[in-house]
Amino acid sequence: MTEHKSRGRPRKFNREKALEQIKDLFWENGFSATSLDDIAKATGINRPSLYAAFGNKEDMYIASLELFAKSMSTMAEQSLEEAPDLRTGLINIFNGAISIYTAGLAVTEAKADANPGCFVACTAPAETLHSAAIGTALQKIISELDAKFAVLLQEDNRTAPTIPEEQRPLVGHLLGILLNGISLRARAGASALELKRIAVHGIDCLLTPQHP
Amino acid sequence: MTEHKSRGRPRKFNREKALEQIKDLFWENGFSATSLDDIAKATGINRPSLYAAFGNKEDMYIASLELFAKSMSTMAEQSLEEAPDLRTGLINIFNGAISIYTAGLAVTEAKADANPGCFVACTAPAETLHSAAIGTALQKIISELDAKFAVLLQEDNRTAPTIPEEQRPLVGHLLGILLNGISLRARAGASALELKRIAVHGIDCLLTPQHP
DNA sequence: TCATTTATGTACCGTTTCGCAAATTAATTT
DNA sequence: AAATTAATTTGCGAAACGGTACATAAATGA
Repeated sequence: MTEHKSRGRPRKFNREKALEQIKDLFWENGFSATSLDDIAKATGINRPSLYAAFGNKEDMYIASLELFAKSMSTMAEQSLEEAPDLRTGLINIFNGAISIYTAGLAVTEAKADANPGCFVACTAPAETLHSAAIGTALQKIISELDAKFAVLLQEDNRTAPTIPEEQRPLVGHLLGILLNGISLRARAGASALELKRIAVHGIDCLLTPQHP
Repeated sequence: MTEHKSRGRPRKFNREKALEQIKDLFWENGFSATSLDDIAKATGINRPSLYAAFGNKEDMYIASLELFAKSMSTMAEQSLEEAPDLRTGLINIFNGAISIYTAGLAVTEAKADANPGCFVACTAPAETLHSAAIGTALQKIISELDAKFAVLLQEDNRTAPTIPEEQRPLVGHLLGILLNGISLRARAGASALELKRIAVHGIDCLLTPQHP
């Protein structure tokens, strides 16, 4: 359905599909350990075409980060629609995330048993000190994650005893921290079942109001 | 004071000091983005001598991980000795960790303002899917961290209303997750003050018993 | 003194890295 | 059909990569 009124030679590959493959490659090996030759081989696109379509390696990586964050965000919104209250909504989000964190990556058959964890939290931090662009991208994605949790607490009118209003941003950060920490454990080998138990207990702790 | 009854030519450098420098380099740029030339230049040791003393690059990295984990562990034990109760002990540990996570790395003057975060949690996960040795090293360090928190909860007889016994391993995991998540936020640019506030609230949430 | 042992310094190996220049191919526009 | 526009292919290139051979230097043991 892609109408190409463009003048010259049409592109041989699907840009979105290629970016999806690139994201999976970076997800598996991180930024520095993934070469452009790896990407070219996996996508079937030569390096010059990759440069023309996506820019340099850093651009490809940051675009992959944002694609991943966006897909996780839509997954979270879908998890919320089905939930009757805040608690089960959060549990749905965490369960959905954990399922992704503990699913085999399609790109490499040999490592299908290893957990990929969160693409952002597990591969971006290593690069922040020598790539300012990746650093700001990470910062942005994380702050948006925390903010979304805080807004969720703010907007919730379904549960009777919610968290005190002044604590909500703080608890938003803590929910983001919980999610990132869980994703790290996933990449380190923890099972989905174990992580889901941990998530439920963590959510319950965070939703319990603190008196002082 | 190092008595060298060893036969051949004595070593020109201090092995522990060199490993400390190697650790700081890996801490800054991660495993893949740190070259042996970088290490040779920073330590003043030639590559053949590095290989003779530490093995290959992966060996150096894993030794650095373990050195870091050990130093964090001793820091934690010192933080506990000064604490009158469990809660302040945990707060001391987290404050000590946050101070390290938000301190400038000595090795590169130019990046003195950037936060290094946790060496293990911020650089090792990126490598786990293509280096099994790094994966198991990460797994071991994380499980030991969680277990230490769980033992801490188990052994604590100072506080009156503690956590139910069957929940203690779970809360141990959650404390480890909290610490790792905080270190990620540090590397992403969060301030020490902000993180310490988050840590206190997180600890209070986790120390509040859950009824079901 | 001389053999032995260990560390160091230089120099190099083959491979891989990112990025690009030039030529080719395939489409649209006139 | 000719001109134009854009994507692909090939292949280059200079640098960096991890790792090692080899000769030299500095200690000990006999």
